Formats: sequence, C-alpha cells, structure tokens
Amino acid sequence: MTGDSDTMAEITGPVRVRFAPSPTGYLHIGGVRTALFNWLFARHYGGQFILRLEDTDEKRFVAGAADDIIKSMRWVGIDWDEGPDIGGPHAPYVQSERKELGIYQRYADQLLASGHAYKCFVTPEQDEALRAAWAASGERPERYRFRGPDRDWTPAQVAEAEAAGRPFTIRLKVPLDGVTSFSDLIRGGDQISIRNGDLYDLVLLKTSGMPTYHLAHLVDDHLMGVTHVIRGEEWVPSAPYHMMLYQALGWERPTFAHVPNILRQDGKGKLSKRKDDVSTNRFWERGYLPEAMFNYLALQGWSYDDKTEIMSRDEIVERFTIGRVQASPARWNPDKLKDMNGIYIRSLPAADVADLLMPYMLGAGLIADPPRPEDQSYLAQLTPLIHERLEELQEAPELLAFFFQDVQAYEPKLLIQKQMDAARTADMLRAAHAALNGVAAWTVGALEEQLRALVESLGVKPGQLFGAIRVAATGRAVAPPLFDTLAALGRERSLARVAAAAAAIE
RNA sequence: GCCCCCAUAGUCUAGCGGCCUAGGACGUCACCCUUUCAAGGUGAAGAUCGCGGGUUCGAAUCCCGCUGGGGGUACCA
Repeated sequence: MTGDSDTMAEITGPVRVRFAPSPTGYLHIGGVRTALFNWLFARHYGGQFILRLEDTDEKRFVAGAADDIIKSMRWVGIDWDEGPDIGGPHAPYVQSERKELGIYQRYADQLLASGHAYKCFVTPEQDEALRAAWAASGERPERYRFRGPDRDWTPAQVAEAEAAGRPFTIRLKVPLDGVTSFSDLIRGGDQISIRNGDLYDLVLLKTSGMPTYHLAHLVDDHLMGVTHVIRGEEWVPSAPYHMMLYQALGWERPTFAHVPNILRQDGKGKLSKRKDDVSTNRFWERGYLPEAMFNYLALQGWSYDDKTEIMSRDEIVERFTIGRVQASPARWNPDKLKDMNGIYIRSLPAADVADLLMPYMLGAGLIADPPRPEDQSYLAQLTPLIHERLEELQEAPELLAFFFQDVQAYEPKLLIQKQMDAARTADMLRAAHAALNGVAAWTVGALEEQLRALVESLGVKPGQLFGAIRVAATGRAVAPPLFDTLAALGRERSLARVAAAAAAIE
C-alpha cells in the first residue's frame, strides 16, 4: 500500500484517462465504479476523461447496449470530454469504426514487419489437435501454451499459405524466455512479474480482420494520449502482453492502476450480470438517488479517512487520490447502499421528494396519468408523512396506498389493542367517531386536542385509542403519525372509516 | 491443475514500526424519545489484526512459508 504522497509524486503532468466499455449488455454497477474512479482521477487532477466503445466482439454485440451504458453513466453524474456521442480530436471513439479506417491493421503490419508478430494459419480444429498432441507427448496439459507451428515460417511459406487462400490470424510472438514486469499504482508500485514461458501467443488480429481487445485498446490508448490506465483487476494477468506490445511498438507505457473487483454479496465471485440484480438502470427504477449511488460507489474500494462517509460530488473529487484505493476487493453491500440512499432522501426538501415520487405513484396506478394539479398538491401534502421513512423511492406507493384506496376489510386482530376486547373497541371507536364529528376545524392541532381529551375521558391509554383509530383509518398497524394522517385523509373519509371499523367488529 | 493478485469484526473500511487497552460506518441487540413504524439520541455485543515462523528494544504495520479468498487461463472484453 502506498501513501498519498507517493502517488502524488508520480502524477505530475496533465492526465488523460478513459473508460472503454464493451457494448455487450447493460452496464452493471461494478463497471460504473471503474468508470467513476477514472472520472474522479481526471477531475481531481484537472485532466480529461474519454469514453470509448470497444465493440470488437462481433459475436456478443448487443444492439442498444451502448445507449444504455451512456445513460447509466450520465445518470450517476459522470460526463466525458471526448466520446462517441460528442466527438473529439481523436474521433471516431468507436473501435469498429476505427477498424474500418485501417488503424489496427497498420500497427499489426508494423509488428509483423519488426518480427514481433506472425501470421498464424492454425484453424480452431488444429488448435485442438495441437493441445491434444501436447498432452499425448507426456507433457503436463496445464503447461500447454499456444505456439503457432508457423511462428517461424519463412516468407515463402507464408506467401504460399496466403496464396492458397488460407485464413489467418496475427499473433504476438511471445519470447520463450525472460520475465516481463510492470508496476501498479494501487499495488504500491511493486513490480508484478511473470515468466514469459507462462504466456502464449496472443491473437492480435482475428481472422475477420477485427483486432482483439489487446491490440485495439493499446493502439487507441496510445493514439489518444492516455497517460493512466485505470481498469479492473481482471486485466492484471494480461497486462504482461500489453507491456510486450508497448515495447515492440516502441511506445512509452502509460501508468497502470488495476482497481479491485466488487465481489458478490456472498463473496463467491465477482459481481455478474447474470447472477446479480445489479444493472445500473434497476437502481434508478427502484428509486436510488444518483448522488447516493455516486457516494456509495466511490467508497467501494476507496476511502477518505477513518470516519467520513457522506460526501458531495465536489468533496469526493477534491479528495480522491488513487493512492487511497484499496488493493483488496470490496463486497457488494445493498444494505449499506440503501441506508445511504435514505440519508440522501432525507437531506432533500420534501417538495423535491414529492416531485420524485410522482412517477412511482403513476406507475402504481394510485394517481391517474397525467396527474392533475390537485393530485400534485395532494402528493406534496402527503410526502412529509413518509419522507424520513423512505429508503427507496419505490416504497412510496405502498406506504401511501390507503390515502388513495378504500380499506377493503378490517382485521379484528389489528383493531383490538392491548388489553382490549371487541366490544370495548367498538364502543371506543364510536366514541371517537362522535368526538371527531365534533371537531370544528379539521386540522392536525384540533384533531390532536380532541383525541387526547378523549383518552382522558375514556380512561384508556393513548396507544389503545390511537392504535385503534390508526387501524380504522388506514387498515394497517404501521402507518404515518395519526393526526397528520387523519388531517390528510379529510373529515369525510376519516369518519366513514372509523364508523366502518366499529361496525366491522361487532 | 497452472499463472497472477489479495488477506483488520457478518459487511465496507481507518491504520504506512511505538499515538492501538485496534478508530468510524452498515447490519444486529438494548435503552431513551414516542400514538405504531421510522428518524434522532445513548449504549452494547462483535476482530486472539487468517495461521506459523522470522527481522526489531518494539509489528496489524517489514520479510518468508502455509492456508484461505479472488482473478486469469478464448480469434470475450
């Protein structure tokens, strides 16, 4: 682990970083976190943040995924200085488009010419056979590393195969001996080393002419002036190949920082789109505030000090340094996120929360779409009653349903309070009905005054009276504060429900 | 299997050789407030700093081994 000062020492000139998602599906929160760290790094050091689409996987391409990714990033508040949607000095920012320009082919050819790569005519079937032959020869299967039989072919042999129309890939000619190492900002600048013999001849350009990630990202990073590569730790094992490519191409290496993965809640593996409900758009659907998500995600692997957790975007930008990013993986903790979301919701003015709640009310069918002005004002009136109880905005319809729907049936069990019975409860409710009927002004203050007086005259405990009226008015044992609830419900409906409840237990 | 990375309470984390009888947060429990539920307040339980060796006057902090976890092992990223 390295201190801030160490890291600062390494970051002097202008920085340029990028987030380069593959449009193979929606963006899950782990991806957003990686994007966020890049963005924070750029903003903290006053550099640029680039968005680039790495759509070199023709088989897994998903239409619409790119738009979804862009939407997710914008939602949490990440913006970019250059990208596919806004262009920039290094456009295009979509790799399939860059491939059409011949960019990757050019460098593959350079590598071929310098002898760092070779045309490999091995078909998938032959690949299998090669592996089988290795095992059959008595070698340990796990030691197998792909080496094309054609890696040292003469120009004539290559020409002949090409003339025969045999398809080929271009592979990196990995040195058989030696060690490749690199350092990583997050791992304390220590050298990570791997023996070249443990590496295989990586495909750089596919048969289709499309580059693999390894070639494409590296060429683009170089061409786009990327100074720091901040990416997920799943890239650590392939980083040595990247080092070889920088050297072979004669390019200066950027600085690397591999951020830890976010593990699944049970700790068994990293977050996955298939197994975990972590698509970013699911969170705005459920009513997470982007500020809360931003804050939570920033804390997944990064911390400011020993106690500060709630921080604004600006504060996080100001405080973020790569040196305080953990090397060990974080664990996805939805409870913590939810708690934080509640904190952010509570920090908002009730009027703002009411506006945020409207879509959920419409979605639940409690308010007809489009809402009328009186619907808006009613929701604004109700919001303070549940404001501090919300952890996700989607909880609102359930909490407010009884304001919009009649109570279907009363459960005597809920209506009858401690140390009460059906008859006494019915009597008490009738008395409450009479008392409420006599309230001149239907206000919170008047209602409280009247009902507290009734507690006195009836000689019951506050909880017994208020509990029964609460169930009568709402149909449930858990609801917002009683006087506010009755006031918002209105005289007519309140009286009708209290009468109905009394009748229900006779 | 092989290669790489990581290792402080159930979880997220602070800790950078003496300030640590290991701090904060989520979660859990109790109490206070109180008409229920929340919110808020107070407090508690919970970590022999994964284990074992070293280095040092002194180690959660440095080194080694082991164990455990994670990642990688594709013409996927």
